[in-house]
Amino acid sequence: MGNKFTTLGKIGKYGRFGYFTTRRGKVYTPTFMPDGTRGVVKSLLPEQVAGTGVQVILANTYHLHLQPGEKVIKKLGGLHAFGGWKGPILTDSGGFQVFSLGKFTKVTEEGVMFKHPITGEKRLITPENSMQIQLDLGADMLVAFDHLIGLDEASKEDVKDAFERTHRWLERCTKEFNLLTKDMKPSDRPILFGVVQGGLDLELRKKSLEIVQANDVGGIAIGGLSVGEGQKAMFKVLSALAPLYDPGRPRFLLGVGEPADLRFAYEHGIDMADCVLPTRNARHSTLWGKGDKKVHLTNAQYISDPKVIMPGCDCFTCVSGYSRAFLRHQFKVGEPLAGSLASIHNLRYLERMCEQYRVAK
RNA sequence: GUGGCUGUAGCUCAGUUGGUUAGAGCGCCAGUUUGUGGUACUGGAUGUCGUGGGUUCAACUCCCAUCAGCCACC
Repeated sequence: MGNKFTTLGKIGKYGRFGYFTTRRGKVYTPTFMPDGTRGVVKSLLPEQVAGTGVQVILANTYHLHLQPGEKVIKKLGGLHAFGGWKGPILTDSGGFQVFSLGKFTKVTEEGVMFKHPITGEKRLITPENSMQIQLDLGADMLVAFDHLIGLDEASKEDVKDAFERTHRWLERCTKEFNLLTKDMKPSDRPILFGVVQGGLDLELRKKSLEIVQANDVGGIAIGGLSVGEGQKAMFKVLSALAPLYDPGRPRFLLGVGEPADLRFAYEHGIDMADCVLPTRNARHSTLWGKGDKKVHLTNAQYISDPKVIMPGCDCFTCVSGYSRAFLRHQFKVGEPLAGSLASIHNLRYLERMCEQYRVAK
C-alpha cells in the first residue's frame, strides 16, 4: 500500500483536505468524480471534463463487461487508451447493479446471477471476476464487490445478511486482487477500496468500518447510502463513522452528488464521491444556480432571458456567455450541445466547491 | 353552377347503434432524478365539438340552413 494519504489541513472537526497518490498521479481532495459509465462522461470530451477541474472519472464494470467486454478494452490498451482520459480512472464493482437491477438478478454466496439485458443469457459476477474485469479495464482504483440492498423495504435480517456477505466477499476480493497484482511494482498497483455496509444501523456501520479497515485495502468506500433513506438518516451514518476512519487511507462515499450532501460528507471526513446527478440532471436541463437553487432551464420564464446560467460562475459555459434563452431553445429542440454545456456547468459547480475546501482557513 | 368529402385541444386525429364531468398522440406547462439499463420518469392545463336553427327526456353523433377548405364534374 504505497498510497498513504497526506493531510494538508482540516475541514471543521472531522474533515480534511490533502492528497493521495495513484499510479496515474496525485489526487487532491476533497474531490468529486463524475460517472462515465460506458467509459466516457456522457456528451463530453476528456478535455472538457478536465477543464472543469475533475481529476478522476468513474467507469462501470457491469456495463463495460456486457458491452464491449473487458477483453476488447484490454486488447486496445485499457480504458485510458480506449477513451482518452489521461487522469486516474476508478471502476465501480458492479455491486450497485445488484440493487438497481434487482428484478433481474439472483444473489447467492457465489456471486450475482443476472440475465444479459441484450442477449438474455445468464451471467455470473463474483468477487473474483469483478476484480479480474476491473483490472482488465485498466482501473487505477477498484471497488470491492459488495452486496447492497434497498433500505426502505429491507428487514433487519436482510441488512445483516448483506453486511456479512459483503465482508465475506471482501476477503475474496482482496485475496484475488493480491494474487492478480502480485507481479506488479508497488508503484504500478492500483488501489482497492473495501466497502462499508450495514444499512442505517449505526452499530453495524461502525463494525463494518472496523472490519473493512482491518483488511488489506488501500481505500475505504462507504456504500449503501443515498438510496432513498433520506438526508437525516444518511447524515447520522456519516456522523457516526467520522471519528473512526483510519487517517492513512482515502475515504470514498459512493453515489452522492447533491451539493448539500457533499458538503456534509466533506466536513465529516469523506475525501471523494461520485454521482450521476450533475451530468444526468444537466442532460435533463436541471442546473445548479446560486445557493444550490435548481434552475430548470426549460421553464418558460427563460424563453428570452439573456443572462448566463449563473452570473459570476467561472465555468466554460457561463464564461463563454451562453444565455439561458439559447440553452433553453437548444434543450427544447433536443440539441445535444445543450446537455454538454449544462454538464460542464454542473461539474464545475461541484469542483469549485471542492477547490474551496482545499484551502487552509 | 352541380355533386361529393372534410370541419372535435396549439397540431394530427379517435369518438362505438344519439346516453353520465368529450379522448389519444405530439406540443405546451410544472416537477422528479444521489456507486447512470434513461434524448428517462411523474403530474398538469387547454375545447362556445365551424356557425345558426330544429328533432329528442338526452345531440360531437340525426335533420335543415349557412360559412370555410379540398376534390370531381359541367
